[in-house]
Amino acid sequence: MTTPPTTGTQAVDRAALLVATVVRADEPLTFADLQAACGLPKSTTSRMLTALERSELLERNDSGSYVAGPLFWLYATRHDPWEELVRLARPTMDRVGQDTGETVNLSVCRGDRVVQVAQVDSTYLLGTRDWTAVDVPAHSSALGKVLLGYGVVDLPKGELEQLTPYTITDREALRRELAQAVRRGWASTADELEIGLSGIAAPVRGSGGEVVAALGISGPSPRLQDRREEIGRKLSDRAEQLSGLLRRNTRKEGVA
Amino acid sequence: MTTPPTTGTQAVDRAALLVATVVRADEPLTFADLQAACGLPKSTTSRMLTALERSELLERNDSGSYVAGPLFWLYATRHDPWEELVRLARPTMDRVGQDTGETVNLSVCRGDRVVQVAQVDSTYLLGTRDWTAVDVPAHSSALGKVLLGYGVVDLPKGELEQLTPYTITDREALRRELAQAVRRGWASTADELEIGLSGIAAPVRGSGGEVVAALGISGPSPRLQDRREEIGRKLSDRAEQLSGLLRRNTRKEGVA
DNA sequence: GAGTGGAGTTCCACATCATGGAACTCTTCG
DNA sequence: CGAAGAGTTCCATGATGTGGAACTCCACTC
Repeated sequence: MTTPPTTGTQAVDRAALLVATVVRADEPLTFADLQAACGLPKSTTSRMLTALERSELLERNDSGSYVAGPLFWLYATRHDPWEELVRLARPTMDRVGQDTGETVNLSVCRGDRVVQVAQVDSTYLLGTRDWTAVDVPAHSSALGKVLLGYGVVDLPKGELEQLTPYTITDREALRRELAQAVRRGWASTADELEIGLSGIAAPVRGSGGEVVAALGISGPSPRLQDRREEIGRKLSDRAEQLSGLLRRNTRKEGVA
Repeated sequence: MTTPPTTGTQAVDRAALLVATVVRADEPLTFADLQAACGLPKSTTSRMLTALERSELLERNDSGSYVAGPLFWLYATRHDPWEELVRLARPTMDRVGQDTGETVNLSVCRGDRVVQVAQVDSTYLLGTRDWTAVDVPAHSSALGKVLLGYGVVDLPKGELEQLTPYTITDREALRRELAQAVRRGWASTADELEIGLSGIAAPVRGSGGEVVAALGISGPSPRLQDRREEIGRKLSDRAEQLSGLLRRNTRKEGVA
């Protein structure tokens, strides 16, 4: 890491390093943070940051820290990063829908939230409704538990929200629950998000083997009560099939 | 535009120009495209593109053309560009829901598609269902007509899909319809997407005055039939209020 | 299979352009 | 009011990026 084995690109490399540092950090970085992280002299850092800001690759927030610039925002308005995932997952989700008759969901982590990116509706009259983009605390849904268990999302700082008397709010109890879920390959909830609502979910792995999403179903607790094990295993299988698909079809790299 | 009034940043500026060109183009650009677009000598272009690729700011697709690199993708997985819009729009949408009782939707353009980014459900039993992220031809929905009318999305190349006998598939007729919608400030559809389904929508403007989204309702045609005018004007008002909010709250720049 | 042209990479002498230490300018805080 | 911190500007220096030309690698064509 002394001198890159390349030539004629010092300035560009350094500039790119600054941009990459900001984007990967995913939180505003101050001038000093950046200077330290990249190990560049003050004057160089200053000159480059100014140029990058002018070019819209970076931008300063109200407090003067650097964040990803308008070009990144523009890119995000035009590209759905989960498009491919959803496309590849659709057949699997349909099959799960046929298997169980329940509402099927695919969740990923966006920032520090769990979001639903695709859904197949229940065939029953009584079913979970438009779930997409609903913001639900991770520790209270099966999908969330999967993503938590594999470290795709982190628990929020403060108290864990108690949504029903059954919501697990004790961090230690939750840790055990998550560990178990990881061990057996699927997670479940019963009445923890809403009385009467149960969910079961399993991890989906990306091309690098890292967990990128959770595949799950949800429905009325009475209907799922006795099929937990069976559905859990089924989901786990289906999720693994999907993971196989992704391994073959996805772009080279995963998430940082 | 002869010489930028800045100094000591030629390399970075040029590199940034290459990246910006690729991101804004939003389609794979060949080496030659880039060289031409940026007016740089071959050797410089080559050296820089190699460096940018190494830094993950750019990436080459299968056919060797350049596209936005992994850093952009990473950013997109973490940030929802419509988060702010949805947050600001929520109260307005709720109000529209109360006004009309119908399903309320907020749509934007992602790439060349119209996507729903937020929804308030109908209070009626008979209502439009989970609509979010459903892919519907722009010319057959009111929301789509608004975005088409203001040039936020473009019509697809080939034949316009005929979904019902009432779908407008004649480009000239559609052009007139869109012009009228723009003139009066709202668009509507009746049985053009699905028999029995009607929709009404109005444009929402961003901080720069450009149309960035469409606010609309949809419901059974019989229920909307006679209230078209009234709801259209109401929606237009609400959308304008929302636009006012955005003007004050949104980041400096809009869309390219 | 030699011949041609287009597309992109590598080379290298040159001087332009980025470099970074130091001086300078604002703020902030004691 | 003085001192320290944070960031910008200056400028002499030479390392670094530059770009024309030569070169390589295809993909076609006759």
